[in-house]
Formats: sequence, structure tokens, C-alpha cells
Amino acid sequence: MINQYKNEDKTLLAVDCIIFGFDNEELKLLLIKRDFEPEKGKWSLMGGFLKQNETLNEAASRVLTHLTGLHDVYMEQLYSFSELDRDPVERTISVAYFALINLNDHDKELTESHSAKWFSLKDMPKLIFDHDAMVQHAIRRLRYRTATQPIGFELLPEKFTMRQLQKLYEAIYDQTLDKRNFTKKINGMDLLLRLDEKDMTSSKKGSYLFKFDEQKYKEKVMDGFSFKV
Amino acid sequence: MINQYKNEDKTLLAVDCIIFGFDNEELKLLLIKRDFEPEKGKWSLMGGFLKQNETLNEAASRVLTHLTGLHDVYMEQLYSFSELDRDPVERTISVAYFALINLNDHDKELTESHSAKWFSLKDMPKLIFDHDAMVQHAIRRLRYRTATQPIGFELLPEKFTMRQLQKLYEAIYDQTLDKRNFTKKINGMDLLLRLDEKDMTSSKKGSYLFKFDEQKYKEKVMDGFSFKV
DNA sequence: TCAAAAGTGTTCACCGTACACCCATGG
DNA sequence: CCATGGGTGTACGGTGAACACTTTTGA
Repeated sequence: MINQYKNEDKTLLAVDCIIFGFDNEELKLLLIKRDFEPEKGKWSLMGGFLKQNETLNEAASRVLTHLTGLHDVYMEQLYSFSELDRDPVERTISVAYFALINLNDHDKELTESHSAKWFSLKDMPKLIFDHDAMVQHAIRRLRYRTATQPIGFELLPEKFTMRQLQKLYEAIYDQTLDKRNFTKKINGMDLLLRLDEKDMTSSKKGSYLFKFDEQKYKEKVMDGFSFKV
Repeated sequence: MINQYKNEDKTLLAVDCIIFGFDNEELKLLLIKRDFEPEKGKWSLMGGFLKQNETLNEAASRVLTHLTGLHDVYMEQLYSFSELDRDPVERTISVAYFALINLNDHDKELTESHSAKWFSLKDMPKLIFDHDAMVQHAIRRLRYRTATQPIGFELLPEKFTMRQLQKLYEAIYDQTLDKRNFTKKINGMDLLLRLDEKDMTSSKKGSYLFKFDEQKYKEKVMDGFSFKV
């Protein structure tokens, strides 16, 4: 009696990862094509089952690293989904996580070997089970987070231009922003360092590269419920 | 193979409820004294195990109704806690929920029969396991929610004065607010109806009673991830 | 008549938004 | 020399914050 909660039901627990990336134009999602039944051949979020000896955060990290080869990725627990019939095979509770990764430096071969593919948010197949609802919830959370904390930088390479950052925010909020107001607002955050380097690929004049100030960034972003894999 | 996820670990799943109430002075929390080991005699959140045939929301509702006798209560899923040793008896994942109830109309005998007691947030015993962390998280979420959605009314009786509402917000944010600015802001929300009645218990002059406009309220508060028990 | 709580309006600072022109350079 | 994208400042309206006096009436 003291050593066990006898007679209580145990349940299968999964984690599913909503993995966001940004290609300098659009916000993208990493999806995999299921190679097993049910719903074989359909697209879904990357997921996995929770093991006895790991926390949910660890399980989500494991799933993400397994698929992308990346470490040190921003992740955050989203919500737990528990409809009785959400998985037709067997009753499974799924805890959704979202991750923000820099599209350029993830391991493309690794994702390809998992039949994974990046999809634009606007051009996404219907997903299995309740994964579409998870994605909707993740987009809302991402908008809220980026409005209050500067986590948007997680989606960019180390050095980036003000225009890249602006396009990222435009993709997240799905609306265009004024260049001058955007610059003013970002500078007001006092988080960016302007480098002497310029990026010459996007225009003839070239545009300044920035990186963000790790120190100030960490003070502002850490709230105890996000973590790095 | 198609009918079952064989060889995957199953886990005990619990829900724990952070139940907020307001007594016109302070924000309070409903806690229970554990009458079983381990930690017998210590204070904890009200919880219960998830059953095979119910969703997490349903489990949270069941636990809440069992303790308070109340229905139609605002509840929202908070976060899932999964540290390996969070429950010393056996590995258990707990999904925390918070609830907002009107302190006046809950069933006092029912809560007493469960050795439950209301505690002011400022005058709270240390709780078992990771329940203190759950409470901290719930307070943060409550502040965020009340800042963006008018759910504060859930904690008040049907008719209330502007001063009561102000004291509630002061309790939630743990700071005093300016009477004039508060009134202006609330009126700007266009959610309250001022009644002809006055409440004469708090002053000689009496203060107007308000109730909120159910119709407009529902439009603004529903976002798909809170629910009524 | 006085103590106690209720009601009410104005000013100011700051922030978000709208908006247009010049600059540097490669072709 | 010109087309392309990059960089910058100002004016306005709305919102949040500070702030004090009058009203009512039971005791």
C-alpha cells in the first residue's frame, strides 16, 4: 500500500514535437511521413513514447535530436491532449512540445532518412489524429512568446540582418510590418549588437549583420518553463 | 501490431487542481490535508488518478466536483509535471489544472469532510512533492489570463461592486491600484451592466452593484483551451 | 456633524503607427 | 546612370499613470 498505487490505471504517454524552422521567407514545419499503420503514408508530427526512466522534457529532446541531429534547441511544453479516441490503435495521451530551430544548420540527411520534410505553414497537408490542433495551438503560443520574449532569434543563424529578422516576424504574425517602426522597436529592446560586417548577398548596398547579446538575452528569456535540449 | 503499441511503457497519470477562491480581501487556495502515507498530515493540492475512460479535462472536473460539489466552474489545463522522483511512491506524471470558484457558493461541509481548508496565498503551508511549483505556475497563468481575458469575474458572486472587483485584481497582482483608473479601464471593456441596486453593507453611501454581460463575456473569453466543468 | 467609503475628470508621458526620402552600389 | 534594396526621423493619436475633491448617510 505504501509502495504502490495499486489498482490505478496506467496509460501510454507520448510526446509530439511541433518543429518550427525559418528559411528567410516562410515559417516552416518539419513533418514526417508515417511508414507504419495506421495512417501509413500520411503526414504527422514527429513523436515517440515516454520511457519509464525519462522526464517528458527528456523524451521530447530525444525525439527532436533523433530526427534532426541538433542539440541546444529551444523547446517548450505546450499542452497535453487526451481525447479517448485520438489514437485509434490504443488509448494514448500525448504531450505536445514545440521547438525552434535554425533551418540552415540541421542535418538534412538525417531528416531525409526519416522521410521528413519541411512544409510551409500555408501549404501543409492535413495531419493525422489531432496533430492539426496541436499545430494551431503551437502557432498561438509562438505568437504569444515572441510578443513577450525575444525567442525569435532561435530561428535565425548566428549573424542575421535586420531585414531577415523582420521577415521572420512577418512570417510568425502573417502580416507585413513597417521597416522603420520595426527597426525602432527592435533597437529599443537593447538586445542586438550591430557588427561591422555587411551581408552583400541581398542587395548592392549590403546590409549590416547583427548578432544578439547572449547575456542580456538569457536574462530576458528565461522564465523557468522553457529549456534547451 | 496494428491493434496495440506493444512493448511501450505505461505510466500512472494524475491530475492536481489548483483551486483559487476570493473572499473579498485575499486570494485563497483550497488545500487538503493528506490522510494517507506518504506525507500523511501534510498539505497538498487536491488530486486524483486518470481513469481509462476519461479525458484529462474530465478527470480534473471529477476531482473538483468531488471536493467542492460545484459544477460550471472555470478550469484550464496548466502544465504536465514529470520529474522521475516527484512522487516517492511510484513514478507518476501529474497534469496540473487551475480552477476559479466563487468562495461563497461552494459546499463547505463537503470540503470539510475532505479535511480541506482555504489558505491565503501569503499564509500557506509548504506543500508536498512539487505542488508548490504548480501553484507558482498557476499564479503566473492567472495573472496572464486576467490581463488578457476577463476571467476574473469567475471568482466573484453574480452581483458585485466595483470595489470588490478592484480588490480582486489587487489580490491577483499583489499591488494596489488607483480607483479612478481602474473604473475607467473596466468600463472601457464594455462588459459590465450597472444595476439600480446598491450594496449597503460596505459603506453608508452604498455602492452600485454590477453584473457582467454573459453574451459579450462569452465572446471574449472563449479561446478553445479553457472549459467549464 | 463627522467619519467612512463611493464616485468622478484632467493632465502628461510614452508607445505604437503612419508615412517618404536619400544612400550606396553592381550591373 | 539607373534599378534595387538599405537605412533613417517626425507627427499624431491612444493608452496607462498620476493625482484631489465632493457626495452620501449612519452613527
